[in-house]
Amino acid sequence: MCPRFDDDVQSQLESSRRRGRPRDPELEGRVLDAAVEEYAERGWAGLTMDGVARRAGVGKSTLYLRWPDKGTLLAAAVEAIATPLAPSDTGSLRGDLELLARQLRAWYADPRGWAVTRIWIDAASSGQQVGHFVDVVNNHYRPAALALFERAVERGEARADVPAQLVVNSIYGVLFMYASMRPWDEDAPDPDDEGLVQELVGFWMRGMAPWLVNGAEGSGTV
Amino acid sequence: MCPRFDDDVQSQLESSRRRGRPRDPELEGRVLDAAVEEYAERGWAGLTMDGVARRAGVGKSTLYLRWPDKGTLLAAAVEAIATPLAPSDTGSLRGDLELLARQLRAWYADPRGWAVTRIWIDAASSGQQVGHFVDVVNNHYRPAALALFERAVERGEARADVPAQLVVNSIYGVLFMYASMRPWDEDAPDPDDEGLVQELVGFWMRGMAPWLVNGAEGSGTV
Amino acid sequence: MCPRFDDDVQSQLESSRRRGRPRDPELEGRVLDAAVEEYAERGWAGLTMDGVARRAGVGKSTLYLRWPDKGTLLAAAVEAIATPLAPSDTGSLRGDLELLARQLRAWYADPRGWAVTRIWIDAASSGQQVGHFVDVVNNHYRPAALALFERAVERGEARADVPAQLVVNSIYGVLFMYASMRPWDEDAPDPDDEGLVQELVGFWMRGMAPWLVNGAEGSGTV
Amino acid sequence: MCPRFDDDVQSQLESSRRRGRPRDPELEGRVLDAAVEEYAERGWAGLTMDGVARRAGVGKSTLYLRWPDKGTLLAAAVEAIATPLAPSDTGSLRGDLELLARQLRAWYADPRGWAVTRIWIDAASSGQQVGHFVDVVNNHYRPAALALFERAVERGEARADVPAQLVVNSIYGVLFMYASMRPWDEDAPDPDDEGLVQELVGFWMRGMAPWLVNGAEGSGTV
DNA sequence: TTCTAAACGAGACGGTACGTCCCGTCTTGTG
DNA sequence: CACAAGACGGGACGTACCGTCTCGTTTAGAA
Repeated sequence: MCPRFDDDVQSQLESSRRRGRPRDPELEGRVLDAAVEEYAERGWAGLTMDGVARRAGVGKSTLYLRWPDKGTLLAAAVEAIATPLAPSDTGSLRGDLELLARQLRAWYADPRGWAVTRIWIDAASSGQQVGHFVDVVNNHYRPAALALFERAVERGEARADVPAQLVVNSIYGVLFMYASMRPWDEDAPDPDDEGLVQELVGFWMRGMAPWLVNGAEGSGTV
Repeated sequence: MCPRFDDDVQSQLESSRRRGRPRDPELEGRVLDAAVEEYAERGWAGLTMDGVARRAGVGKSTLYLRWPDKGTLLAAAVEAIATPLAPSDTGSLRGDLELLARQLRAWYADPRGWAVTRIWIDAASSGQQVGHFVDVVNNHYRPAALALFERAVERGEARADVPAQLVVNSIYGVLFMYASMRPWDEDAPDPDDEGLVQELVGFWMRGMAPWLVNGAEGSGTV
Repeated sequence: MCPRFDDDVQSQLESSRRRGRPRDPELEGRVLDAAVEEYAERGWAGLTMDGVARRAGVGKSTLYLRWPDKGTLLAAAVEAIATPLAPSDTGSLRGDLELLARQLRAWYADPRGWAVTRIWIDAASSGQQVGHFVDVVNNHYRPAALALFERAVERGEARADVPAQLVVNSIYGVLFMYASMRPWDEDAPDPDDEGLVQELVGFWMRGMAPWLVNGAEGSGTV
Repeated sequence: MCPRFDDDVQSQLESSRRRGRPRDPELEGRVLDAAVEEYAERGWAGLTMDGVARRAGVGKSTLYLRWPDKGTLLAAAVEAIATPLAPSDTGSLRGDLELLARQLRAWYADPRGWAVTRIWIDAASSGQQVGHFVDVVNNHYRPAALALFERAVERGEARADVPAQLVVNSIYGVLFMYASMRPWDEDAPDPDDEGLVQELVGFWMRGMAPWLVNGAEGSGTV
């Protein structure tokens, strides 16, 4: 039904080119851009397949030829948008964590970042067609965060059995909470506040102190 | 237009009973339950006013007589469902945190709890008519969690300036992450696992060690 | 599914008025008129449900609430349009036949008349949902034609066993042939030609001479 | 654009064979058969170019290479199907008429024959691109029927000025009426009934008695 | 008791978007 | 060049819901 997801790379290469008119390669980008623009302008409720088609200069049938429904189209658009977080090596675990925290709060502050999160939640709870979308999140975001700990182990800052998953979930989770409260709760701390970042990183470092080689980090004053 | 919101309590009491047939007192509960059940089963896209009306055995006009639109109805339903988590006093901060973590994972495992979370995300990202809905979450959940820290301060376990907000957000956030991954990531740790709870509580306790009166908790072995 | 056809008169009278908002009584006429106008302007290929809805100032759902599809709607429109042929009593069988022939060719010349015929043919060959439409043709047109012979029998012009069905079919059939050829075959006789009418009536009268009381009609000169 | 209609015979013969791959000669027949079969099964609304292409095992572009649109394809198919009725000489006008009537009712009973009739009606009412299609009907059917009268004149059975057109139209028309009623009107006479054929032929013979040389046919008993 | 006002069920209504289907055009690769 | 395959822009189809409306019915206090 949807060749896009069924085709294996093998068959594509095997027969050189499939018969019939090939798909317009630049069309997908045009549509995905149009979808994101429409979403940005009108929100989810105002996102219309006809609207996307019109903006992209495309027939509605072409949309449904490539994406089975509106949700999938938006997911694909979001996936195309979602550049993975890949905090560069700052030379220390603490520095890497600070960088990740700042990138993450920037990501959540971006409407597109929120859109990704929201679709991900919806997918998770609907339990349908999640397989593919889960990979997006898992493959794009998690490895980048885990790599940070691998570097720390290599550096000799942390023991190999550091509970990276737990810490990564804590990082994503707490920043998600701050971000979700921020838009409307005036009393909530501003995640842009550098002080908050420091506070958080300190909290995480102390939390995983037992696995850190230099145990001095984990205790003492704030 | 919508008596529910326009009427002041005064007039209700003053004239004892307004003329005409009084509102069916149990109808509201029936409708709200039906709304949450429909949402849990079908998601936001599949949530239908006709469906809610049918499930509740109610006319559609009655729905619109009480709630101006679908979003408002769902918000009211969530508010009614969202019973605050109020972990009882176990006698120690560590015990209270363990209890909160267990309650929280049970809440996320419950379809209704998860539904509340989804709606909250949706509301946060749509950025519309959230004002009222925010209060639901903030007023119902946060105080209960913060109370836990107040008790700890009273007991003398923690200093008064313990960053309760930060810890509470960490707790909610990390458990939310585990819950959202669980349905489809087979490798994800089971949040029902008591070991995970212990690990998490340890992580948190160490993280806030500087504010704990008995510093021994914060460092040392896992 | 379609109350319009399922309801028996009984239940309508029995419960006085069905529950819920009653159907707008003048809406049907508005829609049917709009359908015929659109058909007249744009032809079958250009007849659009949205177009009909817009012209009638009606929602598309209302159209589908009353008529299951485009064909049925047009059939209903045509039925509403199709005033039965009821040639008045001219005092003689020959006169009645002449009048019927003239009315019939006028009917076929009218686009609405053709539309009726065409839909009837389509219905006959598709073999679906014909039951109702057949009644339209059979009950509205045939009796009127047969009544003509009943009058002749009463007058004593014809014997009671005159093969009225055969003659009626001949009349409708031959005029249908002339009409169907006329638009594009320039050589075809003009059915408006009074001479043709006379020729035809003569042909029929002679054909049924054996059943006519005054046998002189049936033979002799043209 | 469409070689089939633009090419003159000259160029085809002149260059013996045009360059490139020659047209598959049996392809046209396969497509035309497929078109009529599809039409017979599904009707005009259900007749699909893709469907015809699939059934004929042919690419859609090939269809449009030979026929400019759906209507033209169907017309061509009908023309190919419509083998002229050519009742053989039975030796008498009465015998020829009986044979014609029997052939005609068989033709109408055949789904393909009925399909031709439907298409003809549709074409007549749409009033578009009929010019060519009219020739199909007029040239294929009418001459065959009129030849019957020419033979009668040659035999000396009928005068040369017999209104053959009128009688032919009567024959086609009345049998068409019987055929169109048959599928659903249980009370309608069965056109397979030999008695009906006799009755009809008698009716026609009496009708044209004035032009018959032996006037005895035209009057008397049934 | 009778009257009146409101709540309630049912469901018709105008509107809008959905996802499907088909047309006629186009762009490929293969014979 | 003909042909099969099939992507493409366009547009109508019939379905499903939204939020509004108009009914007839029910339930109570007010007259």
